Amino acid sequence: MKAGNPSSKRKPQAVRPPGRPAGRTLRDGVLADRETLLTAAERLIREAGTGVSLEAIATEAGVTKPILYRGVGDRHALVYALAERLAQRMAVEVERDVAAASSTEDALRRLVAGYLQHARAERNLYLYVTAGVTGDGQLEQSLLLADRTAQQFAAGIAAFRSTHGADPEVATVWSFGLVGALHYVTLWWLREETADQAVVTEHLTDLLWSGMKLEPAGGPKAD
Amino acid sequence: MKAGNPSSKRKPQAVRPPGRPAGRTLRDGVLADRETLLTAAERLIREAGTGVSLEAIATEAGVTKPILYRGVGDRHALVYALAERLAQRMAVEVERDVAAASSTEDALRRLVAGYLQHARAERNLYLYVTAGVTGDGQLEQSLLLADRTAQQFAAGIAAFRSTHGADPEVATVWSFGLVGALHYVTLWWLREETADQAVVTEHLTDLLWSGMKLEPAGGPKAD
DNA sequence: ATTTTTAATTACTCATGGTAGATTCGGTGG
DNA sequence: CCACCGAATCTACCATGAGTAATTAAAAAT
Repeated sequence: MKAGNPSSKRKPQAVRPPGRPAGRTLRDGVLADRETLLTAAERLIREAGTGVSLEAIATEAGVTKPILYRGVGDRHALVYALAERLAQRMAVEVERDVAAASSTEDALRRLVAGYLQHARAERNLYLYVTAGVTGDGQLEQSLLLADRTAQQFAAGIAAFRSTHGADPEVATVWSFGLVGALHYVTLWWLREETADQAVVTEHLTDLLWSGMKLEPAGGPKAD
Repeated sequence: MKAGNPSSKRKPQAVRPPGRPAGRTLRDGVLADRETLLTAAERLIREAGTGVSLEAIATEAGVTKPILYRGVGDRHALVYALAERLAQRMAVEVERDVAAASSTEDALRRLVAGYLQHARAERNLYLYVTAGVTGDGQLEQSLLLADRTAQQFAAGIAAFRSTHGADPEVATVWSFGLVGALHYVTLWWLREETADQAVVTEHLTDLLWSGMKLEPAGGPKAD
């Protein structure tokens, strides 16, 4: 049509292949919704590891970078969104297991086991999300998954401890401590392929439950 | 040894005079030893934050990038070296406090308090070192400081628990759990400027000592 | 049918990690 | 004494990736 005359083009040096049209093609932003983009990101990270670029993610989603940016924001926002989704899924699955617990200690054990299990199942995604971002928002980033997870614990712990007269801030501290312990043991466990999950679960549960107390009520059961 | 003479710091100019030299000038790799480079890196990170580039670090040290690479290796190696130094310093200071403890629980409390204290004093450096590196060596990186710190705990815990017949792997798991809890609570505390260090210390100590046990020996002491 | 608006692609800028090639200095042999 | 060679260093470059403009085509409006 009218675009056949490039004489007034301002970029004469940029020659693009004749068969490759620039600009708007089909696919009118219909399947570029946030959910689709995030799902594609998860898919690629799962199979290609944590080193994927935003461009690669966009390509995986069948879109280009600006579309990805419009849909989910910058890298920080992407990691945040993925963290929320992963935390949500983990929470649902873990809570289902925890619901069947026979005691509070058993609930903790199921929580630990479920966390380890899910982290390994989603290894790459878990690492991608917890890796954080080096830079300014780093502090925020590191606490991203922790915040999300800790909120859930906080409510439980607060309720759990409310009958004992503890001040509410203890719930927050304990939540982050719990998440940190879980996370670091998980990282170690993901690295050490040899350690048995059941044993690790038992030890970590033991730590969190009875602490370093010299004389636990029932004696140390880890052996 | 470190007859450091940083007063004669030399900044590379962007433009060089016509007959004037690229290539070798004076300074025959004498003050570009590893220690000097690492110290300069620490200095810059402390004052400029965690977002400093390797080029900036090299400039701070009065050298150029290749010299920095020859001295300490790539970014990964730099972070690793800084982590070791920081962990070493923290360990020394904390252990001095712990040595004066009146009981095992008091030792743990002093450990927690010292960790928090030092982390805040070295805030930027602590964040830089614990941030890790996104990419392939990510898992290694995340566990960097943890490894270093956990080894020290492991020995103590192993000895501590050996009289109770626990298997040795429990020491490792507990170490990483302990470090993870410390780290995440520290991150949270560094973000929340409001929380009082003494209170946080008490809560975290409480968690690690008596765990989530329903009935701690003396009731909750967080008041 | 022509113009305007919208939305997508391309292509760029900028910053940074890492490296190679150019360049000079200091010693050593002729 | 002079030239050359090895060693060490600086400049300049490459590669990659985040983020954003400039460009272009399709769809809606007139």
